[in-house]
Amino acid sequence: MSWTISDIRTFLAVLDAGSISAAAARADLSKSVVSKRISDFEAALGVALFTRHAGRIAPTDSAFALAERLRPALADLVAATESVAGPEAPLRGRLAVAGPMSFGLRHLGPVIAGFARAHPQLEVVLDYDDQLTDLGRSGFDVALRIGWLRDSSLIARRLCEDPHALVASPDYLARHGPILSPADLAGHEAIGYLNARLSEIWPFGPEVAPPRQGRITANNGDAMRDLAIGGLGLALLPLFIVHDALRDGRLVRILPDLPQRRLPVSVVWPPTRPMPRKTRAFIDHIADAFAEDPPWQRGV
Amino acid sequence: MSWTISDIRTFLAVLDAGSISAAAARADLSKSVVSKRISDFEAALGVALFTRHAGRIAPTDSAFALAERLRPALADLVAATESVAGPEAPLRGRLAVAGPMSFGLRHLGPVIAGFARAHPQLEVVLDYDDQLTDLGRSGFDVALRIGWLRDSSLIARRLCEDPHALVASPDYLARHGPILSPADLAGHEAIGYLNARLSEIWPFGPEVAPPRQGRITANNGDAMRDLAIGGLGLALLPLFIVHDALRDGRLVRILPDLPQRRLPVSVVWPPTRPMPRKTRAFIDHIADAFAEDPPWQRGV
DNA sequence: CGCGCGCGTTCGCAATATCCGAACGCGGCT
DNA sequence: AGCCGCGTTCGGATATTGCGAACGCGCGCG
Repeated sequence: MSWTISDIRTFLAVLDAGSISAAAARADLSKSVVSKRISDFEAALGVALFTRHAGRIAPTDSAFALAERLRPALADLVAATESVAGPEAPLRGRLAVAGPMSFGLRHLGPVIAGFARAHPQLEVVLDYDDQLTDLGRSGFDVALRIGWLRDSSLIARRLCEDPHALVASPDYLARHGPILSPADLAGHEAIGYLNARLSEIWPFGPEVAPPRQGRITANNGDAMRDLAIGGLGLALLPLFIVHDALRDGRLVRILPDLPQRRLPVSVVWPPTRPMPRKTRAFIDHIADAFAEDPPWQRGV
Repeated sequence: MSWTISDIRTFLAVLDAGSISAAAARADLSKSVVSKRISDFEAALGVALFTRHAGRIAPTDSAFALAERLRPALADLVAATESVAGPEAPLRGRLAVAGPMSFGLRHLGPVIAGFARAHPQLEVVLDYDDQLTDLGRSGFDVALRIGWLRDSSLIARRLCEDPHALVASPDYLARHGPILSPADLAGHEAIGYLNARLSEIWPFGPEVAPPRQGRITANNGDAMRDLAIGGLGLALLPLFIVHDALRDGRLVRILPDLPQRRLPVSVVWPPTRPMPRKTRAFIDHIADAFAEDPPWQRGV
């Protein structure tokens, strides 16, 4: 019994998704197909990749070790098959784009729709996930990132800058006291962001101490905005998320004149040589799209 | 339409074999299957890999470029899947062994049969071909080589040494005159070896000039021996090929006391890291098998 | 403590893909 | 001119794949 590319892709998908059911849902396959592919793959390799207990699976150490080698090998294979078409040949294959949820939903849709229309034979996959930290996960070609980059192994191109706003609801300030200077921040709590510590994304410089992180956290910017509107604390959020709430008064800006370092919005990709044509095309496309200031920055 | 591992393997096989019919024969598939896989692969990639004319195919430049990238990528994928089994797991997968035709037929059969019996889940492929020069051709894991190695990118382990004999038939010597000293060689012709120039494998050192290469050449040692027996010239051949013909007088040794550098017999493999377990196991096995002098060297 | 839930596995069945052999057209060789 | 070997195409048989239902398991909740 031998393995197939589908077996490998399915294995990596299950590892990423954490369960057969989730991987099946993502791949639009039935659970039985995914389950069988995993079993067949294990039989072909002669090793258990997952342990089974009470209708749950857990990856083995072998699974992680195998994935570590399969991902680049599969990427090379795919890159090889996609490299062979001439420069004028239509783009084909599969381009996976990752990005933050709120940013993606708001600003990437039309841009990527335009790109997909321009390349009808290219399969485009969007995966919006605020927790995304590892471009090495199976199948991603490019990612959008907000903030200063931690992973220096990736190549980055800055698209624009994203100012943040420290906000609170009027109700919150009425109950907890106004904030008239940076020193006043110490007496307040901020709604936490599950995927990054406040100090990591604090844009006002080290001389302004951030408020302490409160007992409320969320893993999504829109959720944090809603919690802030509900009066549960201060929130440091991208302007594009709070723009409307600021305009209609549900939130107010805290210390709006404080100078800040704007957070960059970048597209990043792994340093594959030669660069796949589809990756080049996408990066050029999105750079063009962001060449002028985004709408949420006009008038602020 | 997407491609499969079978498509890739079939493409590389056709490139190696030079025709769909030959590749089909080698793979024990029908011509129509191989033809369809090539067509499907071309459709999936959106590029022509072969040109067709009057029932013949020829590879395009794209085919060579693609193969150059697919071979290592496929090898990485296979290595990854084979790396995952623990050290005590039975060897599985596919081990391809290349070697010279005559040597392989005579001396490798029992050795490799023993190895195959010890590892019942491992598929073993033997490819005896005197012209084999490129271990990079698809699918070879190890090769046996006779002679000094040209390709320093391979790792070699010497198994034994292989003396050669310069021989001729009594009839040839009766017609062309005896050879009493090295200087007499100049007046004679040697049957050529299609895969190596005589000067490349001449074991008697530069101070002994080889005879000139004649109009008769062959690509196989046994064929050269038979041509020598037929009186068509001198032949420089491994002892294991001419051993029996020397014993029964059909050939006689020329200048048998001339000191020579024995040609090494080595097993070679590419420097893959980590070394596949199957490759390690095979090399150890064949080194053990050749640890004592081979039978054709006893009594000479 | 009992029930409902979500998970993964297995099985039978239908749909799809794969493989084979025959037939055909092409150009080269005798 | 006829034969040969090549690659392509097609219809049919076979094998594989994918699906949904049913089941057993342990966990969490009331």
